[in-house]
Amino acid sequence: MDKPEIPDDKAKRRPITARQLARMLGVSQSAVSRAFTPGASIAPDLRDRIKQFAEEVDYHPNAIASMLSKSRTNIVGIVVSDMQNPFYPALIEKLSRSLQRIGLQSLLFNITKGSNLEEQLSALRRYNVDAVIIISATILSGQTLRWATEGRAALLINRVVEDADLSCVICDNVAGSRAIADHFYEIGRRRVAYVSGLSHTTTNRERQNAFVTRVAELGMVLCARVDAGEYSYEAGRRAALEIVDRGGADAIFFANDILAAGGLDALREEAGLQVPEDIAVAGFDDIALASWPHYALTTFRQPVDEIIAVAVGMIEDGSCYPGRPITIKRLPGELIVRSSSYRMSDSSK
Amino acid sequence: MDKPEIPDDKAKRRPITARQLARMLGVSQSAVSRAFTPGASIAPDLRDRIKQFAEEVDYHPNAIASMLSKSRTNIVGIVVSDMQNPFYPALIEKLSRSLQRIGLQSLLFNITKGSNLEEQLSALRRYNVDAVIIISATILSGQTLRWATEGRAALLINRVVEDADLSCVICDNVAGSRAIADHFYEIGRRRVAYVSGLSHTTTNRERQNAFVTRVAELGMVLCARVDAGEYSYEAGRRAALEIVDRGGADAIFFANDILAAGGLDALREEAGLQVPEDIAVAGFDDIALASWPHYALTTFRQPVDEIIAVAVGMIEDGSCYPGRPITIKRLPGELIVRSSSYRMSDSSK
DNA sequence: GACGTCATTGCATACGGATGCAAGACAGGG
DNA sequence: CCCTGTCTTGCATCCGTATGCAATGACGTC
Repeated sequence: MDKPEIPDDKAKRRPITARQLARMLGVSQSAVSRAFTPGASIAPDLRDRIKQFAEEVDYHPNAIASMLSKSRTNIVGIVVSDMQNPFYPALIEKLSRSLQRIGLQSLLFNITKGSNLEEQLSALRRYNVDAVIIISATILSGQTLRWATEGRAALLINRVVEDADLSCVICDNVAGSRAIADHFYEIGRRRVAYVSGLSHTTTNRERQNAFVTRVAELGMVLCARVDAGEYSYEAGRRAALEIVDRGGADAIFFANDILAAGGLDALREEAGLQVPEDIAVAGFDDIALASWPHYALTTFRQPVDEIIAVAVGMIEDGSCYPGRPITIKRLPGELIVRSSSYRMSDSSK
Repeated sequence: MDKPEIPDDKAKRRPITARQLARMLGVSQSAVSRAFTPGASIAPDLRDRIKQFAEEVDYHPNAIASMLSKSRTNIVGIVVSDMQNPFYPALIEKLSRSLQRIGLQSLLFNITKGSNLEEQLSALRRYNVDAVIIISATILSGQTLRWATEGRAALLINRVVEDADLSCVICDNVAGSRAIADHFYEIGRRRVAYVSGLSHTTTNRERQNAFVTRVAELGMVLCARVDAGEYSYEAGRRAALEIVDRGGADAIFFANDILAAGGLDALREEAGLQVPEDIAVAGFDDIALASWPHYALTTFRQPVDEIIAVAVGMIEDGSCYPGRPITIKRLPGELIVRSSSYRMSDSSK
């Protein structure tokens, strides 16, 4: 553990410090600090002189030292666990970009089911991140979450954890699932099925309950409800085949797009069914793949940009800092009808 | 910019420090520091006593302060730009996991084509990351790279930049592309086409040159070479249709799997061709989608785990620190034959 | 019993920048 | 010309941990 990982060759010269810069310029270190602090009390021409000279000698303020004295890191910890579903990488990418835009860096915490969470999350505390954004609450208990985020801004995206007193930003799963049910009804389907991913996640529970309820309200028959066990293509495939085996369904709502993709392929290529003629398929999320012509997946689009905007906004304005009342933002999504459920009767070109 | 982002409510009590802990325990702050430093000179029972008490009062060493005094952050900057291709999120996830396993955190730098790179990358220097792993060299010049990584360990994954004096770990694109060419030859194809993503990237150049060269060696005809302009499904789709328009090809090698997926769907569903009977398709990477039954994509599998292992190893043993001779590791991949190019003549079940 | 060795421990200071406070500079008003 | 208020600037200290060095004590040896 104590290898000479950093070779102390001649090449190991430290970067220039504010003090050195100050001495060279005949000013105080405070002046240098102020030159790089927006809004600090310093004469404009002095600031310019310092900044210009800094450029010449390639001085960059040391962020670590700044963190220490300001007790502010400008780092947001992003806790993720399930990167199989393309929805999350896409979300994370946009999120980190938005954070960067307001001067925040993203420190990735990739938690694994197997290993000990405490140890992984203790880094969250030691690194003194300003805020924590949890994108995967799948395997985190409210207690763990409370501990990990204690004393700092925290915020869940796309998950709700009841006993954790955390604010969250989430797509309106209920409206989405009801919209799918309504859509199935409108296109004449009456015998529907639901495929869940991980049945205990809040997203799944919300989607499932809302869908099942609406299906009943509309007088449709729920002829199958399959728990795929995970959010993957393969799981969707198996679930679809199981539903076909049981027979009778004329529409399937998959808890997310990646499941739906697997299901769709299985229905067409393994079960030999026509989609949407024999059976309609819908997913949730509207990931990139959903718009590919091959899938043309009817789905409920999560308002990713809005989710991110709201989340970043909450971090920026401090409304998710401890002590503030927690808020749960449910953002509306949009039903996207494609030919996996309903083929427009237009020219087939 | 100076909003009271961190509310200084009563809730804002600072966490306990090593000094406080020390005072409570009647020992010196050094002792506390040593208790948490593996290999430090301290009596085992004192260490235990301190650690136990620390647990009781919920003391966690402040990593920021530690970074400052050790000039070591245990943070690796990961520079990425193109997250459209699922290959990269998958890579990043595994990479960050591996880094975490040896106590390194991943700070994400998501660079965007449009905005000014200098500003984005200056964070790399200010944050004093111990090492930089660049997964996207697409839009970075050697000069920029040299500047951004100056004085710290740096390493390119899946890219080579000639004028940057950086070590890199990369899949053997040449062997891979030759293997694809050989495979096309073996299955009887003689009129092949190549589809590039971004033509100026080194991966593309390597793959293209190797493929074209091998095609010539084998006496096959290269009847089309299309630059798709980006690595996307849609680009692959367009490229495939263009090749069909020109006519004559009986096999297409796409520079990566996501292009191939788009191409494959277009060939089957828009051009009405049989794959692989009329035209064989191959990609590169072996992303998850390639193994989906619908695509069953013949591809050259990048040895992702090995790439990561080697990269992490180089960071761990310091062999990519400045001053060390740069090394270029080319790791062998594996040709994966699936039915997009060659259908096993087995029972169709 | 004296001395060398080694393991522990504390002291003091370094790491690089931020900031409260006071001093100096300067302008305007009386 | 003095007084007061505003703007700049430097000084000193702080942020929390790491670590070289010296001091202390324990132990073994001859």
